Amino acid sequence: MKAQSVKLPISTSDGQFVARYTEKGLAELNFPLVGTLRCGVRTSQRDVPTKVRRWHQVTVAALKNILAGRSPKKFPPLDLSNGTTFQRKVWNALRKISCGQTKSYGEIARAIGKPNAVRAVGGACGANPIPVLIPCHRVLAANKKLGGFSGGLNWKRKLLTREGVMFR
DNA sequence: GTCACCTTAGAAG
DNA sequence: CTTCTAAGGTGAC
Repeated sequence: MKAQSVKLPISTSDGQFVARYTEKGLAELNFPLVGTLRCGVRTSQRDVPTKVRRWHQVTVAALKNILAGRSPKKFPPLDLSNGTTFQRKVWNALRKISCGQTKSYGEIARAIGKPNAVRAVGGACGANPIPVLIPCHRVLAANKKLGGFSGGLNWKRKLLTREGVMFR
């Protein structure tokens, strides 16, 4: 039995994001699609449960706030059940980084009690199913270097710049 | 068991 | 300043 999920589009000035919801909440958020990845995305909300539509409204508002460099006042429930225990610890730590602030991978590692798992933290960030809402882009390398970003370094630069963060 | 990673501290040029 | 190495935890195969 596979978990039921619904994909809904989010139009922003940066393109169309896609949110995926399960029975538990927001499970995934994708950057604007480039190719033919839009299969399964609902174009109408007609058959979408009321519960999900309500979450979606919150998600859209939160996403647009962050894209504009502001802190969202409200988050939708997140379904992180597909992540490992370690990954959930990392993602939870990431959510504590507020707008305009940054941390290093090493700081995250220490925050979750695994001071040497710096590289693993990077891996967990890369596996983050909900970029932007879980601010993996606010994590820089130890020497304030940009580091990497699976979703594309251009996004990381753009988001940080809008939040007024300086990096090299 | 192997290998790839969104790392880091330290050594060397 | 720069590039290079080794060590390192976790996850996917």
